[in-house]
Amino acid sequence: MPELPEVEVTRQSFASRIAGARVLAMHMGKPLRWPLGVASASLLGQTVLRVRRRGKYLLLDMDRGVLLLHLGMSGSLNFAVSQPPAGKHDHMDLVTTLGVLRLHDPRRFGAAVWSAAEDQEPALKLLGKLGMEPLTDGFELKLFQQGLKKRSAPIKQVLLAGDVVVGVGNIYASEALFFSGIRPTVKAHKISAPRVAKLHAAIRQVLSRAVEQGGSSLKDFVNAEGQTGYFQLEASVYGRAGLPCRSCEKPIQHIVQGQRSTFYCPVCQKL
DNA sequence: CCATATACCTGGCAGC
DNA sequence: TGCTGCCAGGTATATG
Repeated sequence: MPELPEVEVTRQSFASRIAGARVLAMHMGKPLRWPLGVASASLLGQTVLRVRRRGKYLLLDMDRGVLLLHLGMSGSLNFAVSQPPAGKHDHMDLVTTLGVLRLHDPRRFGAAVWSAAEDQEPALKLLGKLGMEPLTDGFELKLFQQGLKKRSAPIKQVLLAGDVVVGVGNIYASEALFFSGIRPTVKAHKISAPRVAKLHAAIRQVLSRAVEQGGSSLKDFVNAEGQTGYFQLEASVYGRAGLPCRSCEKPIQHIVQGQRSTFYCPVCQKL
């Protein structure tokens, strides 16, 4: 379900409400992508200090470690004072003094993983190779240029890989490349400096706008308050194969790169 | 080191 | 109505 904006909107929707909560119980359902890694009982009595985000991971800082949550392709979180009985696709309940944080994830590509510290295993393995955060000052143009210079893979796939910049998923990759006029198939290191600058700005703009709009792109996105119905940001190219480009009217093209769908305008995205 | 393919799992939808 | 095949927001891991 989520690219960076959806994860960030989810974080914002419950971070302040869960802060200070003490864990009363932890229930795990069907297996997720990885096991929790500790007995769920070991979380009892710990306090949720705050909720951060790194890439598409959410980090719940607690007294004796950090609980990493990932929403995979189909996950969503809900935080409420009480929850109805767990349904078929509810695979984690973190019961606290302030409410129950529930992970709903039909495809179970998501995960809840305990780590004693962010710089120890297993957190280190999951977070250690992540690229720059696109919505922070650390996302410097110069560093972005250096990152792309080392890569000969198509730019679309380099963006998705997440080791140069995090958070750009399959939808926003196509969108950002459209706004910067770059063809998704171009090798990353062959993009001119001015184009890289455009892409850098486009990534920030597309992601931050989506965050402002409450997590735009996904049909069935809900934040942790259960609010849906945002969905205001219309895609420029994603999912629009054959439809007229919003800028030049020519039909949007659909191709497959690394087993993922890519959409672009053959006229507006020359190189 | 880098690029690419594979695997994980379920549900929705188009087509017959 | 029901079946089949294809598609879907991610990413660690294996393979070349």
